[in-house]
Amino acid sequence: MATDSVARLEDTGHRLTATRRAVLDAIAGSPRPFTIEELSERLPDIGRATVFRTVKLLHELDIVCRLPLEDGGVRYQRASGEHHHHLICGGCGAVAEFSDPALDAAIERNAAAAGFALDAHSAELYGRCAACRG
Amino acid sequence: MATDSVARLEDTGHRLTATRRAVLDAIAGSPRPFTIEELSERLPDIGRATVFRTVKLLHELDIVCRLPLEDGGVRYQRASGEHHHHLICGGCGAVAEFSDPALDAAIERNAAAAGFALDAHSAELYGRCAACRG
DNA sequence: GGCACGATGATACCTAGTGTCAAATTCGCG
DNA sequence: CGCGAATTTGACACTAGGTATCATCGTGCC
Repeated sequence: MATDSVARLEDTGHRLTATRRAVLDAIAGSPRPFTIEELSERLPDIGRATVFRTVKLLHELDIVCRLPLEDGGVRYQRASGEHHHHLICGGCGAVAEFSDPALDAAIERNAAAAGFALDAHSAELYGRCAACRG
Repeated sequence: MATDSVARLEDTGHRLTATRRAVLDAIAGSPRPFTIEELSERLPDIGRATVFRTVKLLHELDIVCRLPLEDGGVRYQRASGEHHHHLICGGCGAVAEFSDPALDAAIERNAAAAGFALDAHSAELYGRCAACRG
C-alpha cells in the first residue's frame, strides 16, 4: 500500500520513518476525507504536532489534497495525483472529483484578461450528492 | 458613505448602532482587503469580539465578502453585490474581481454530471498582478 | 557499527474565532 | 419626550487548529 507515496518521499530526500509509514497507512485506511484531529485520534502513539507536520509534508508532495469546506473547516484526502476539482456533499461529506478542461480554460482566460500570471487556483463546489437529495 | 449598507442592515431588522457605523466607516476607508485584526487595530474603542461579530453579520448580509488566501488565511473586502470570483495577487495583495458566465456554466455542468444539486461554489485564482510581474 | 542529520514528542505558544453575561444602547410606542 | 423590551456591546474566558522550540531519538550512509 502506498508504495508510490513511499517512493515520492524518498525521491524528495525525506526519510521513511515508522511514524510516516503509520500515518500513510492510517490515511490509506480512511474511507472518507479526514480531519487532522480524527487522524490523530487513530494514531494515539504519534504526537499531534507530528501528525500536522506529516500531513503538511504529504500535502506538499501532492500525496494528500486539502478540502476547504463551506463552513471554513478543512479536511484532507488521498490525492489522485491528477489536477482536479472537488464536489463536496454537505449531507454525507462525500467528495467527488472531476476535471474539466473547459473550466480550467475559463479560469486561464479570466486571469489573462486581468493581466494576472496565474500560479494556482482553487474551485470547490458545494451541494448535495445524488444519494442525499431525498 | 455606505447608505445602502445602512439600509440593508435596517431592512433585515438589525439595529444601526454607533459601533456598526464605525465598523462600516473603517471598512469603507480600507483601500485593500483587510484582516479582522487590522480592522480591530483601527477601531481601538471597539471590542475584538464585536468586530468579529459585526464582520460576520456584514458578511451574511453580503456587505463584505470573504477572501480565502492561498496560505489558508482569510481577508475581507467590501462586496460589490454581484456574484463574482477573485483574482488575488500574491505580491501586493491586490484583488481583482471578475464574473464569467462560461465559468459558472462549466461549474453547473460538472455538478449536474456528477448528480449533485449545487448549493454554492467558490473559485479563487492566485497569481501575480500586472504590476507585480517585474 | 558508528555518525550526522533529519524526525519526533512534549510543551508552550499562537491566531482566529466563539460563548457568556452583566451593563449599555437603540428603537418603537405612548 | 421618556420608558421599557430587546438587541448589542465589551470584557473575558475559552476553543480549535496549527506552529516554534528543543532535547532526544531513529534513519540512512559509509
